[in-house]
Parts: sequence; C-alpha cells; structure tokens
Amino acid sequence: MPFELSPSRHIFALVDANNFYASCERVFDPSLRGKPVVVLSNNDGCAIARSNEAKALGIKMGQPFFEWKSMVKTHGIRVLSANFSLYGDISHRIMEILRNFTPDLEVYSIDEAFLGLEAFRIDDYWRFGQDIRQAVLKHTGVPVSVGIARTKTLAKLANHIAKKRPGQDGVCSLLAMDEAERLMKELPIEKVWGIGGHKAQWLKERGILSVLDLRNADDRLIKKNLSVVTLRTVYELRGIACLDLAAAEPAKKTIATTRTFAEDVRSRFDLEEAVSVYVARAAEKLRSQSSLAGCIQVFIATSPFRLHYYSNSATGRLIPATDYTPDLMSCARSLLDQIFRDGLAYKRGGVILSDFVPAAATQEELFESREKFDRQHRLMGVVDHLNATVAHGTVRFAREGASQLGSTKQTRRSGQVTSSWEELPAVR
DNA sequence: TCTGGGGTCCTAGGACCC
DNA sequence: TCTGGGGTCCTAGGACCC
Repeated sequence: MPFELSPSRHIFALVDANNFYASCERVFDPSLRGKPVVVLSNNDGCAIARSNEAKALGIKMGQPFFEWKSMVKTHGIRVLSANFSLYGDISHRIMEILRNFTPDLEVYSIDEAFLGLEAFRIDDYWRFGQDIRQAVLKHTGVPVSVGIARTKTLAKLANHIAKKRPGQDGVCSLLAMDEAERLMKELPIEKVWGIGGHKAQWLKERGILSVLDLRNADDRLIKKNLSVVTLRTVYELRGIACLDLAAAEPAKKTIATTRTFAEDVRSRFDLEEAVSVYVARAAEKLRSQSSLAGCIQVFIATSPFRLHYYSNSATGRLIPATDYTPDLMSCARSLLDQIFRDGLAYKRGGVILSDFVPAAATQEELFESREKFDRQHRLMGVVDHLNATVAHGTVRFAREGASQLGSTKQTRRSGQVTSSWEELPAVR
C-alpha cells in the first residue's frame, strides 16, 4: 500500500488571503476600497489578481488587458501594475503573525499557509479561525479566510467554502464529517486541489461530477487512468492524510528567470544583454539558497501569437558546478549562439539553472584552485550584499548593459512604500 | 497593436545494457 | 506469420499549482 489507510489524527488549518495582491494595494491606498481593482502581470499584460468587484464584472484570471480595457472607464476599474516587492513584504508579515498561533507552519505560497493544530486543545475551531482572521487584519490590513479539516486537501476545500459561502464569515471547519459530506455533494470536482481542467473533464465524462462522487470513486479506476497523485487526492477527501506538513522550506531543484520583453528584440547583441540580466538574477537566487548549479539552459522565443513561431533552447553542463555569475554568463552566451537565428523578432527569453549541489560540499574537481574558488565566492558575496542592502542593481556586470532592453514595462505601479525610505508613507 | 512568471511531480518512451 | 526479455537511467512533456 502506498500510504496508511487509517483516518487522520492531524488537524490542518489553511489560511489564505482574499485576492491577495488587490488587498495589498488597498492597504496603502484606501481610495481603492469598494472599487473594482485589478493587478496586472509583467508588461501590464494580463490580470493576475482581481478584487471581488472586478470578479463580479467578469474579468477572468489571466485575461489579457486589451480584452477588457474598454470596461475600465465605464466601470471605474482601478488598474495597477504588479508591485511584487510590496506583496512579498506584506506576505512576510502575515506569516510572522501566523507563527504566533503555532510553530507548525508551512508557508505554501506568497498568500497562503498551512497550520498544524493537533498539538493544541481547541474547543471552538470556528472561534479560533476568527481569532486568526482578526489578528492578520488588525496588523496588516489584509483579509484572510480560514479552512480547517483533517487533511490538507479537505482544509483547502474548507477554505474555498469559507470564501464563497455566504454566512461563513470567512471561516469553515470540515471536522464534522456528516456536515462535510453534505457540502461535498454541492461542490463540483474542479474545486478540489489537484483536479485541473483536464482531469475534471475526464472524470465528468465518467459521471463523476461532485466532490462526493470523487470521494466515493473506484480506487483502481483512478490510479490506472489518473496516476497515484489523484488517488492520493481521493484518499485525502476521505479524511486519510497522505500529505504532511512541510515545516522546513525545501531547497529549490530548479531556478528560473524568464521574461516577456517590453518590445521586440532583434539583434544578437541585445538578446545577449537580456539573457545576461536573467543569468545575474538567477545566479543571485542560486547563491541565496547556497547551491551550485551543474546545468544551465537558455531559451528564446518569438511571439506565439504570430505567424512563424520560433522557440528553441540549449542546455550546457557546468563542470565543476558553480554559482559564479561570470562563468554562468560565458556559458549562457555560447548556448545563445547555438539557438540564435538572425532576422527574427524575439519576444521572450530566459535562463533555467538545475542539477544543484550544496555549495558547502567538497568539490573534488576544485583541488586545482581552492584559492580561486574562495576569491570568486567572496566577490559574489559582496555583490549580493550591496544589491540587497543599498538597492537592487547597485552593482551590475558589464554584459548586462546599461539599457533597459529585456526589462519589463510597468506604467501603473504603486510606490515602494515598505521597501524604500524615500517612499515611506507619512502619517499626519 | 496589445496575451505573466516560477515552481513541482509523474509518466511514457527511448537509449543502453546484459 | 514470424521479429528475446528484462532491467535501469534519462529526458521531454503533460498536468497541476499559485
């Protein structure tokens, strides 16, 4: 058997912010409250967060801006470029508040976390959920919803109910199984964590329509056709925990920096500049988790929405594994040579690092020059420190260029109110 | 005209080996 | 008509997530 079959004795709470990016914007600009708010992706391309008012207008997640631009004036929609440093900062504060409720905390994404509660004696879970909501709202201004249940998948479902069902007041517990069954009967399967469009379609064609149907589905049918991942989901719906709380953040196995360019890039030189910027950024992330990369991949592509789409990538091995930006840039440049074709209008590009080893591990190949390695390591340490403490981009490599080629367009961004002294809000 | 970015896990199928 | 068998390792691509 792949996992234990006994009912879970865990208790999970999933805390998830409501319309997180839109709510963050409202914290520092009260004039956004009560109005439809939409936050845009890089290059102001498409909607990545919507307030409830904007959702009610029919603007979809991921929908391109130009498709609903005409509604902005008529409905008074407030449109903003993404301000990720602000969201990251507020996210961090929320997680610290949640840590006061339990040390068993898994930060699952920028706007949600699982809490392990089985170690506590809690008489009224609904009340407990309300306490969490009020603490986060009071200290950050961001509204959150809380779902409580015996498995992570059920806690996710509970959170969905907490958000959508009137009268829940933002909290829902599925600890009482008969109540859980009643609600499952009403919910369609695509609301389940792990059931995407493809699997939902397949299941519906076989008459499995509600969450309750899925919970009662035949194990063999699920495993044979939809893999063990979905079988695990079905077990979780039955209250059998297959997913544990991951309190420690695991090191990443791949690190990517990819962008859609603000404008077409045509020349080999300009493309190299853009790729170098992405290498520098990816290498910085690599060093922040103390890894060395053994593999680097570079890709470039023209617009997939135009004729004659071209997309290609090249992969190189790094021997020995490294986190040294200049070496990564040299390798990226020769990879770019392999895939660059003249005469095309490039619209996207990126760098992906993988095959990591811990930076602390003894590098057998390094006996040639331990000293050189140490020198490089110190240099990168200084660069990272300056960019982290003074301002990002304080120190750059010549190959990154001085122009803004390959960078993104953000014409509607709110201020750096929490991360820049100059823009700190004044209270009167 | 205008269409995001960064991850994880699993599976199928090819290469290779004995 | 008939074309070994079984194992491992690796990679590309699919599906899903936020």
